[in-house]
Amino acid sequence: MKEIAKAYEASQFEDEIYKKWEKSGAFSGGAKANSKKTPFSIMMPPPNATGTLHLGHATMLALEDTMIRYKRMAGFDALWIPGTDHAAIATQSVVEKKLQSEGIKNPREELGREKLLAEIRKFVEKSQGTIRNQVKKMGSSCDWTREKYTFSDEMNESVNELFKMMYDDGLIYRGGRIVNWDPKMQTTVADDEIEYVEEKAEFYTFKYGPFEISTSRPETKFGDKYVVMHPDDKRYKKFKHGDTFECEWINGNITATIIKDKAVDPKFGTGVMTITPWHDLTDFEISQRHDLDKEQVIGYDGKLLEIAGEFAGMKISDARPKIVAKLAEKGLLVKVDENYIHNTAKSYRGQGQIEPQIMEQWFVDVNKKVVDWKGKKLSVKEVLQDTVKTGMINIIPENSEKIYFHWIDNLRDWCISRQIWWGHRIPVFHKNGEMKVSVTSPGKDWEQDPDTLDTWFSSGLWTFSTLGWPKKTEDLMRFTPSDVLETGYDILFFWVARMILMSTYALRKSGFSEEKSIPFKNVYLHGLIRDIHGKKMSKSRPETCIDPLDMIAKYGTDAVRLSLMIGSTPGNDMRLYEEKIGGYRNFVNKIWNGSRFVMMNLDENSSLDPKTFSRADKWILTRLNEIIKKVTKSLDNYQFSEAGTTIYDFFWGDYCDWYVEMSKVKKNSAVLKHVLETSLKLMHPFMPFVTEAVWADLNSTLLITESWPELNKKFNFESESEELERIIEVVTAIRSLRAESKVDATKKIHAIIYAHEDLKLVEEKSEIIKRLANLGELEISKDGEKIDKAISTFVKDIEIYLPLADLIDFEVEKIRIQKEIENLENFLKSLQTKLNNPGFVKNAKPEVIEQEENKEREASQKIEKLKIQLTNLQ
RNA sequence: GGGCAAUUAGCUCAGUUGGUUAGAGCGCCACAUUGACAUUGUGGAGGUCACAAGUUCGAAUCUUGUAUUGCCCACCA
Repeated sequence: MKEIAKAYEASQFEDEIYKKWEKSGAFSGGAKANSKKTPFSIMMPPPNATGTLHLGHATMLALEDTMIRYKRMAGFDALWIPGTDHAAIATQSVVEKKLQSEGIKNPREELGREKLLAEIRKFVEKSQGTIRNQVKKMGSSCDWTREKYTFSDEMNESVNELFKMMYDDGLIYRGGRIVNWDPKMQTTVADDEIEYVEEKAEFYTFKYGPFEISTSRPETKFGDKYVVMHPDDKRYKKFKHGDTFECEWINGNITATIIKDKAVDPKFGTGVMTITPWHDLTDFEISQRHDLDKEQVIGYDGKLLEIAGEFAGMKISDARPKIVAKLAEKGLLVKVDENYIHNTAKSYRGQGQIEPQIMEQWFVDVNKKVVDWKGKKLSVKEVLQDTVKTGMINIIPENSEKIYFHWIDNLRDWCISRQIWWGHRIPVFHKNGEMKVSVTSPGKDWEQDPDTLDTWFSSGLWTFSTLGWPKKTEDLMRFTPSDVLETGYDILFFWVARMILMSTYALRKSGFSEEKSIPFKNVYLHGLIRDIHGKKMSKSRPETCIDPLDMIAKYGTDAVRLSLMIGSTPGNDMRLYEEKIGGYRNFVNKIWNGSRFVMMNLDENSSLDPKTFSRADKWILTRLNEIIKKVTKSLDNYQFSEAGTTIYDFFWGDYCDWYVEMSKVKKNSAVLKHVLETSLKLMHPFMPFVTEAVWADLNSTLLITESWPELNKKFNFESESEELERIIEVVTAIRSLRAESKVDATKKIHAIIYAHEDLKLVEEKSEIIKRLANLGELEISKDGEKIDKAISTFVKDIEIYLPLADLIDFEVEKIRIQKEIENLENFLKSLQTKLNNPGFVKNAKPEVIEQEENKEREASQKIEKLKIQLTNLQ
């Protein structure tokens, strides 16, 4: 006989159970050939191979594992492909910092490309192992035999292949454009990867010929020789477009040209500005429109160039005050506003100050119509819109779709080249000014472009490259499109939209139908996890951070999973705090202890025979059917919080607190076991470890491969349970009465109910009552006599309340019926109004009208019935 | 400036087609506890469902407006 632990120690079970699952092959969905089951697949959003698992990952893993386990039990070939992401900029930045802390001041110069890449590779390999273990810690039932990495050789092949396809289609082009240059990381940064930080800065107004112009960036103004104003601005009517004038400027005289352009806001400042096309997007666009000269002022290293004259070679921060001083000396400084608030652009990754620059970069043209889509040629932008608009892809929560469309409307060409080393190298080769795009190197004397691709370019292929594309593998044919993409709403644009773009383009090109070329059918966006004050958890404030691994060590994986899923609805942020996890740990323990108790009370001879069912048995079985229905429906509708709460309430409130307690008086072992087993199945997707641990003591099979419970029609005893519900109502009334009269006798209320209903049926019970009534006073002082504990407690209450119960019963029933009649009559009235409305009759579908008529009939029948009941009572 | 949301008990949050008396967990108060479980049980207090108007027999739920909070996008020299 095993020693029975008082509490469930998660750490003693979890690793062992995970190994058992892995060994059983349960994770490899659809691995069997010729499977007739319906496929269900999820590609895990790959965590960065840089660090450790955070709460965002934990949430994602918990939700996806719940879906996968549910579908697996429900008879699908459930495939969940795990992987890691090389996260180009983030990883290189981390490793460079690490090397710097080890004394290598400038890793890129000192080590060179190959050696630095080797360092990064070494680092990634190590942290991949860490991530893998942490994913396992969460209980993730993903198929490790199909694990993928965004920077593997196969992935590289897929990326190169796609690049070439897009290039050949003219979708990828090279051009000089304003890009967001990060002088710190020496690379470009995508628009989406920029954060604007509000800063107080000095805002200068200078004299510029006959005008006054304002700027917060005097250091860019050296080359400014165009002065721009709105064409309709009356103040400057006398100046004509194209007019020139001489004026004194920073380094001597210049010739300025007047340009009229609508981009200027006449209400801002003086309504006049000078432009710096090389370092500002708006200015660049103006200069493109009027075909103006563009001059570089700031170098890629963030220092001023020759054009700055005496200031050349200086850093911006050093040069700015000196330039202002010089202009002031010349009498050109009009005023300084020191409280000017403006937004400065910072890199989302490295927090470096962004300096717009014109550079030759690679772009994806989002407006070129090259995709064969439903009989037309569409641009990738149009396909992005169509997939969601037509419901081919369903985004949860629904309102995210609006955000998605809004983003697409503002979408510009996507700059895909990056000047860092860690990442997929652009498959472009150069030889003596010649250029060739090729999947593999065209020859020894060809040199590959030094730039790499934006990490989202390769991540965009994730859903189909993980299945083997461009090879038409069995997996690709079977599992595309995947069923759900589950991720945080913060990367809807970064990633989700790009996957749709890449997948539809690549798979249409490979001959897949429109329906088969989308990356996924559903997108489920979870919210961000915040701390108890609703603040974002950030690494810079470690006290706000909750480490999922610490929590797992302390409370167990199941508790962590539940606390991340319950109370979280799609698209909404959720606050997490340790007490919440502790609460769910208590639930895990409740399952363990409840199950222990049931196991100790099992009777092997008992069988599930409706003839032996007491009312309590019928009630719990009916309830169980309701719960199966509700949990299944919630899971099918991605309502994980709802499903989790439902089963939590049922197991703790109905099963443990009511039914198991009742069974201490009178038990049906078979029902006890049946309900426990079914509950374990229902709970398994949410809390796989504890349910599997308990299951192991009940059965020799593995719970993970058991099938999902179905409704058992034989166990629907609604008419009987209705009666029981009524008794519960009576007892509720007793409770409130007891509170009023302050009778100081509390006992488990379910015992009363049980006795109450059974007293009418079982004569032996009244024997017991009599016996105890003979004792006279039933009030027993705390240190009083010892009487038979097995019966005394509940009988005491019954003795006191039973006479009252009948009275209350009568009154409660009367009020209840009256109220119900009233409600039904109102309901009926509203139905009749609706049915008499000619507009409704004319426009509604016939089946809707029929439905309403049925409702009407049912309601009036019920009213009749209730009225008879009421008369009988009076 | 444009857009998206949120506002329900002291705290954190559910509440999906409008329907009996608005729920849970935590916290608080009282009581119980030789029990499978103090990681427990029972009961209680605590809500003008942000505010206002409207639709309806009936509104936390639908409409409009107001307030507050949060987020996203764009960005002006």
